[in-house]
Amino acid sequence: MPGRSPRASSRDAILRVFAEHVADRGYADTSLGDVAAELNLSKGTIVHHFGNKEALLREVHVAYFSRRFAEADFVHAHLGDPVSRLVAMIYALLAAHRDDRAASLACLRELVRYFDGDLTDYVRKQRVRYTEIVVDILRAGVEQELLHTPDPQMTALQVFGMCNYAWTWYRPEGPQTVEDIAGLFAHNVLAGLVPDGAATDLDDVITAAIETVRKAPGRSAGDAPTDGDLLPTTP
Amino acid sequence: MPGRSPRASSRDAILRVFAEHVADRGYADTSLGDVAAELNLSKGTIVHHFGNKEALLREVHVAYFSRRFAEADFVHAHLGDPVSRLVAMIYALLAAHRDDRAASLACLRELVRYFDGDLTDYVRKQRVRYTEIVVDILRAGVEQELLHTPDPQMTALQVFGMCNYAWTWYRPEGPQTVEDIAGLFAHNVLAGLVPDGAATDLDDVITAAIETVRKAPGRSAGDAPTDGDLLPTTP
DNA sequence: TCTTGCTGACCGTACGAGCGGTCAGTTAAG
DNA sequence: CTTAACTGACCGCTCGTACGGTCAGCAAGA
Repeated sequence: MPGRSPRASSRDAILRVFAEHVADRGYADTSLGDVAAELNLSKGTIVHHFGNKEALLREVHVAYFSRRFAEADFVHAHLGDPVSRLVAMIYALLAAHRDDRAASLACLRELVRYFDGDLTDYVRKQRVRYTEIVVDILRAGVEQELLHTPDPQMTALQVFGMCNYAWTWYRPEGPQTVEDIAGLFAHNVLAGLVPDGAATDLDDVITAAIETVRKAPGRSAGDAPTDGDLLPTTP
Repeated sequence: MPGRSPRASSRDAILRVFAEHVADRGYADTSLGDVAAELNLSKGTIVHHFGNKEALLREVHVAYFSRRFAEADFVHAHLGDPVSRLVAMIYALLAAHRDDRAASLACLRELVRYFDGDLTDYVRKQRVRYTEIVVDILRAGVEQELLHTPDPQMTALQVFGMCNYAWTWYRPEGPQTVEDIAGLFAHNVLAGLVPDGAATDLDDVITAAIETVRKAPGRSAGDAPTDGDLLPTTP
């Protein structure tokens, strides 16, 4: 590598371990001392390389987004029709949980309100930019009458949700492969859960169901409905 | 109220403010001192009432789950068919972001790995129990041939994802009402994004798209593909 | 009625641990 | 000699928690 550093440095290793710690402890509970200890380094070394803790997370974010955008470019270059592109984005997002675990977790956990000013803006912009990619795919699909949705923006958020929330439950050692999961998710999203035969008027059913729950009592905080002994007061 | 406390206490207020702080700062960045100050109380008072910080979050969790289960019971009691019930659960989950904001955010942010032993187990069990409710709805729908999915468990997680991830983007003052959003999400999930007319073989398209991305280069951490100047090194 | 004793909400201070960050100095490669 | 990775002692600060103490309300005995 003729590019950058004349002498080998622990930069990359620090970034890697830091991302892992943030991924499974959270940013606030990640200690630079712990990261340094795991690498047999001094805390001062980390500061020497990155300046401060926040800069570390910033680099993790930048690298993560960089990878996601490259991925999106690949999808755009290799797949033409909107349906395929949408499926590919779903798969890419899910696969990141397996292939880019630490950074994905770190970035998904620490989405909001951790920094003032600069990084918040940066992260928000990158997220908007990424969202726009999927929105454009959906819009193109609607124009070509290959997809149907009244609100591509909202639908994109729906797709992101089902994929990104996987950080909550996905485990690489689980029974299903990422390809299985992506296939199922994509199928559900594209074909829907209601079989073609059953032709009830969905919109009426939806409106009625929402209206029913809208009147349910005591869903906000303040009153625990049953005060059920779900957990002993003194464990 | 002849029931519990003979003298007025700040318990509920403490719980309320604490949940709000956790909701928009995170658990680790929530300081008992700040909470106390906001209520013009002493830090010692909080400890007097709850014992320690973790117990506070535990109470927030218990109350939150209690409300969600009561809600699910309501849905079960007032709606018969699986499709309506599924829609209702989607709406309930989304509405909680508006009507039970602080607790929802607090519980969704601090899902994992924050406590050892007792609370982790408790939270995990409640989540499994809640998931099972939606899985049962899906299974019933499949049996009655009103719904179609090869994997109700996975599909339930998909539904949870799209709803719960709303904590990332939903703002009460936004242009769309929760009812609008729930209606759109439910419609997309039930009817699918591909219009009835377009009858390409979805499964082939899905498999092909996934296979294409599977071979994309450098999606894991380690190499930033372009090193694009996304953010200046010194902001 | 006065008094005594108890309960529980609440205060204020103090402490110890752990954190991010600083800095003068050491080491070794080019 | 210059440069940069790296060390290790150190500082200041914040936070959770412990603890002794105050005071209002209430119940019962005299």
